[in-house]
Amino acid sequence: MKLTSKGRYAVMALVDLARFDNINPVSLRDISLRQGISLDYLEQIFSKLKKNEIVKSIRGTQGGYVLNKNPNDIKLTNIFHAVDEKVKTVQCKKESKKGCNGKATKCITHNLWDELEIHINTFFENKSLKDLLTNNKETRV
Amino acid sequence: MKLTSKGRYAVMALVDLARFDNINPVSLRDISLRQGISLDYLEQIFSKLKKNEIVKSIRGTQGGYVLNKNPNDIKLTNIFHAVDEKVKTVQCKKESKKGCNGKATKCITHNLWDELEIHINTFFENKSLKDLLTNNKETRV
DNA sequence: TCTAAACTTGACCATTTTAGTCAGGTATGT
DNA sequence: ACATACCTGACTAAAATGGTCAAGTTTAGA
Repeated sequence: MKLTSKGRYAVMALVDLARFDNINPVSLRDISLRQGISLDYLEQIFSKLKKNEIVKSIRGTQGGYVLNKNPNDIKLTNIFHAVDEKVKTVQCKKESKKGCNGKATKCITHNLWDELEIHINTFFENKSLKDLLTNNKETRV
Repeated sequence: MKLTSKGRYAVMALVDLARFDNINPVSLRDISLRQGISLDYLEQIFSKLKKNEIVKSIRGTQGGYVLNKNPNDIKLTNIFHAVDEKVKTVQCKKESKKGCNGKATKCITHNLWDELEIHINTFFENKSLKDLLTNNKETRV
């Protein structure tokens, strides 16, 4: 299962973006400074977000990024999928004709992981960027 | 987030164990052969399961492992915890006095990960080894 | 009592993934 | 024209993963 900093950064950056892009495009530099994420790394992440049509880019001076959809329509599933965070619990090779063990059977626990995957994905499908904006203001420790 | 082969192997091995330990202790060698998991690796895993009192060991010829509890009382949470599969989504340092960013605030998405963690853990707390035994027989592909 | 089966422990390691950095671009508003 | 900001691909140090290897100890049974 992969769920690492890259996905977290993507979400953080998009929440940041969603807050400011009403006025102007938001530069990665600003996000970098506000969120404490390396600029170079952000560029990699936004390249993928753009390919997946979650953000639009505006080049040149005063350029930056803006959301390409309504925050309510950007689900966490979309974000993670875009940055290759695979919510995949184990590598039971589904596509292969053989089972997970190289035998002709599914491994004992196969169904369990399927269930878990559904459980987690449901969570992400029901959460949108908007939910994060309204419920999760940056709070003091 | 960590949820890898080690946890999967642990669950597979315990399901295997639960099926056979009514009669005799089950040797790791047998589990290794049946489940296709390296014997040496199983030893590492069972060492941890034993420390966490999930299994008992019986040394010597005809020895092996047996469950230390009723399958109904062994929740997946216990198993994952035992083998250090941390169902922890991101490294927001909770214990530190500082926030996740090194700033004095929680990061924007902090609550999200907390929610997710609870969501996943709930799943695992409600699943016992017994559930796997009854619902998930090894099935043909 | 001897021996083989099975547990026990700890060191070691190749590969892959992660979380970036670096070095060069290209586009465009002013 | 030039500074700002996007764009792209190569590279890499460190950590995690998924093991292997070696050298034991314990004990049932012949």
